[in-house]
Amino acid sequence: MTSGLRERKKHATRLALHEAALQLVAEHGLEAVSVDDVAARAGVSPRTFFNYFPTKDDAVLGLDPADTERLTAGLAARPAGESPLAALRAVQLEQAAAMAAEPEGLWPLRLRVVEAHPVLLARLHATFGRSERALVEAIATRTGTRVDVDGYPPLLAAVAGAAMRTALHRWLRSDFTASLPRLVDEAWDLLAAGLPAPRP
Amino acid sequence: MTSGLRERKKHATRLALHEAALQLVAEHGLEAVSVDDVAARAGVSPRTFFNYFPTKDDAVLGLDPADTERLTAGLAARPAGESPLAALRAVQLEQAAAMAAEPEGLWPLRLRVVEAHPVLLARLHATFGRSERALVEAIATRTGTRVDVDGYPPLLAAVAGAAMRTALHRWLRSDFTASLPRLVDEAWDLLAAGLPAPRP
DNA sequence: ACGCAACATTGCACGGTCTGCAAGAAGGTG
DNA sequence: CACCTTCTTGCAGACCGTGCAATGTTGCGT
Repeated sequence: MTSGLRERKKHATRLALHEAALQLVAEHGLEAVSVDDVAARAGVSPRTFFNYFPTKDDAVLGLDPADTERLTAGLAARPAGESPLAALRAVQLEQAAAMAAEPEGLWPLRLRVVEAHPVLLARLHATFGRSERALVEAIATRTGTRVDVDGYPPLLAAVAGAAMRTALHRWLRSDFTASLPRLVDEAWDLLAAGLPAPRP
Repeated sequence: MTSGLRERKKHATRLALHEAALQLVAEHGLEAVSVDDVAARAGVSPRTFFNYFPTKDDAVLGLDPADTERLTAGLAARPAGESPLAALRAVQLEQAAAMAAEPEGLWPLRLRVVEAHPVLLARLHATFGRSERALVEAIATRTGTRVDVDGYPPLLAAVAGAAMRTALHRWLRSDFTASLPRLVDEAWDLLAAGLPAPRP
């Protein structure tokens, strides 16, 4: 951990901007909150806002680009003998546990805000999409197939995203009383079984 | 077909704006093209642009909201005995055939532009996401499960989106020489088999 | 053919987003 | 303390997107 005063301050400012944006939007709605409002609450100038986030929406979501690295790193750390499906599932379970355990429950608030403002959903999907591209590479090396020829890696990456998004959505629907890792597990059970029609 | 002069004109203007936006962006890039440019090429005032599309990005993609209806309508038209998986697969095959057969090859151009400007990908996913929500309902009625309780409908809808997006991506990668319906088929084959690891 | 009602187009004004630039403040280093 | 690097800030400006009111066009009944 490089913990100079500078880095700590930057991190603090970034978090302050994110929390300010998230809370203000949760309270007043997306369009009722301007960048100036967010900057004011975070105690920086409006111009500084854009040194940390390229758009207002990004500040509301406050997603860390490092998450993508952590995802692929986690995948690379799985034993080589594991099937791609099992490895990806295990990584997502860790990820889900981490999200559910986050202090101050930022994820519930984030998901509620996204639910209320579908515009943000686009940006969220875009972020997931960036992770997906990285995943495609990681899966391809694991299966030893070439991305250009084989359709398996991109499909599996896309499906993994679908599993996580579905679990997050159900988590929200349960008012965050359900266990997120369990929901992820259930999704992968269905996927591994070939999505058989359920019994009513 | 209600074909009053008024409706035909509106449709023509909408298409003109879409094609203008798509071609200009394909040629000069997304940020180099302003709404004024698009309106000028389409022969309308800048203000009129916003009577047809809420944002510049939407004009570039030019997606028809009616596509979603067609999707769910197609699903409802499938025989009731069919499994959700099979029904969805069949509907997507029709959809894929229609997209590949579109005159003037708008889809290839659209996909190339989206590839070059990932920002648009976000909006595209969002549109697919809107279709997904409608799909969730349609699947739920078909399987007779309640959306709040069962995780199957949202998962299947999300996975369907993943299948289509993967197929489109591979189509683009093949420079549109591959058969889009065939790519869709392959994706569903893998899904129905539970995503087994491929043989290298 | 005429005139009226509905609707589409347009210009104008305005608030908000986001960027480039240059001056100044604060952290880091010898 | 002197110096360099990095972060912050204000300012100017292009572009986006919306509400409103004026103007033009279409459709329809008479």
